[in-house]
Amino acid sequence: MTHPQPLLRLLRKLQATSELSEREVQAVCTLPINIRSYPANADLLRQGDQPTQCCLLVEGYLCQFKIIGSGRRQITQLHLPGDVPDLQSLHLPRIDQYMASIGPVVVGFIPHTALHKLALEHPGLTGCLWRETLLDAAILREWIVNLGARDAQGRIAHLLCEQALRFERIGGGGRKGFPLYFNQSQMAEIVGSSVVHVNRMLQRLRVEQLIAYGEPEHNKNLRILNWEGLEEAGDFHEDYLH
Amino acid sequence: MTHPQPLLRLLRKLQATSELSEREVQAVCTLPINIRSYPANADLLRQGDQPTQCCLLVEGYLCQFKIIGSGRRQITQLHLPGDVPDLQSLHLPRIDQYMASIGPVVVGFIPHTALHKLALEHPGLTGCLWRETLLDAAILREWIVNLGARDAQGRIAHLLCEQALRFERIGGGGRKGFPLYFNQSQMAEIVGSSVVHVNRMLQRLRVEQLIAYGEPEHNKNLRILNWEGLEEAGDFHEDYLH
DNA sequence: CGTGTTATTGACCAACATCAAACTTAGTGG
DNA sequence: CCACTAAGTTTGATGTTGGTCAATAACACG
Repeated sequence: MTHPQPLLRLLRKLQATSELSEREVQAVCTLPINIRSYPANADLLRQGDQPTQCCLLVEGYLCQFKIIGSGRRQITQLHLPGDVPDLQSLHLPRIDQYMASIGPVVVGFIPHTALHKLALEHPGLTGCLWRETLLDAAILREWIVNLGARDAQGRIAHLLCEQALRFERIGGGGRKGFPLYFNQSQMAEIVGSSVVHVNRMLQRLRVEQLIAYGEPEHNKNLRILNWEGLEEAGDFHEDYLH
Repeated sequence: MTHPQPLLRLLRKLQATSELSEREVQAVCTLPINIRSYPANADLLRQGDQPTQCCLLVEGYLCQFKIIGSGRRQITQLHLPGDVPDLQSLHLPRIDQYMASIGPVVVGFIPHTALHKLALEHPGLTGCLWRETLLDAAILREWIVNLGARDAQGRIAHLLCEQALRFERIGGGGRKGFPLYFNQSQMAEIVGSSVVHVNRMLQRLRVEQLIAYGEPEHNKNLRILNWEGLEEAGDFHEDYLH
């Protein structure tokens, strides 16, 4: 009821990169979908799961991560509304990482069978969905560069730039700022460093007048005070977001 | 002439994960392909390129990398014979990283048009190729974990385990060892640390009797003396390789 | 107004980078 | 076959980044 047409989110995303025919639009909008809500920090998928459906994020935020032997968590992907985080499960049956909510979420499950049928009947849509997984991969590559080649401050600046532009696409944020939906401890699990250090680097970005955060009057959004400066600090180039 | 049927490499790879019909096998084997050789350290693709063909690696080794503002290089992917490193260009026209040879290579170029036609006429093969890009993405995710959560020794051990198993699949190596086709400076660009430190960590792995390398009598292959030990040192779990 | 979570601070220490040099190996041309 | 060169590997010394531990402060929520 609060989500009259969750599939519109998916449709809009696909249309962002390709023209869809009337027939294809119809096919997407009539996909069977099963809406569900989860509280914060709920595991939606675990390593080894073999789901028979894909998950469309409708409201809220999801992350995917792995846990290594030492118990340390590394977040590998972040997802905003409209994403299908586990689209890969269509062709790789066994899940190799956790998927969990950050804050409360609303998701819609779409059966694999329906998606396979869609792909078979609409080859154009197959390419569209394939492209979505390739866009994810482009972000993964950039994260590798971020973790491997930049220092902590640069990693954080880069992450903030990326999130800003991803919000710009779906609305709700942009180069001026966006809702900071993860906390500093989660940010540390993204950029591969310690909470303490993340905190210090954020403060540095703040002293350098690049960002502002934690302001009750701005509803705790992260504000970007100097976009070009933040880009430079994070050596950020948006081309990888295609 | 020295490569009577380069497409067989691709075929064998696709068949490793899915049954192909006689018709599909025929379709793959009759793909148009244009063989070319390159010397060591040749750039096959640069950021911003918009290729009209995909590249099948027939002989030798390729890597993909990005260069950041400071001039530092970060290798994002490694490719062995049989891989199609730029399969993504089928749906993401603009290349966002460099692709270069490590040592001399032989590659075969397959036009996008032919691959699109193949996908249209053989939906099963579309899924097959899609899966290949998803397998790459699974490795990317694990590299993120490697860079973000493990220390230098662990990162190197993990990398060696991964390469061993990738060689095991295509032949030419395995859990006992494999050809060490990258040097320590390139290894540093993979694991995101300095050459000096890579060197010291390799020595540590050697003292711990996990590996041996640089032995002329073994043709400079990397030898793995203790597979379980190396797995443990790198916190390696092969499931992500599917 | 407690109580648990998150943010912040300081002190100390380990991992790793950087620099510079020596050494080893492989390849090249005479 | 040897001298020469370039590339790669190894070593030592030194400095910096960022981790860990522990305590305090600021919020958020019931």
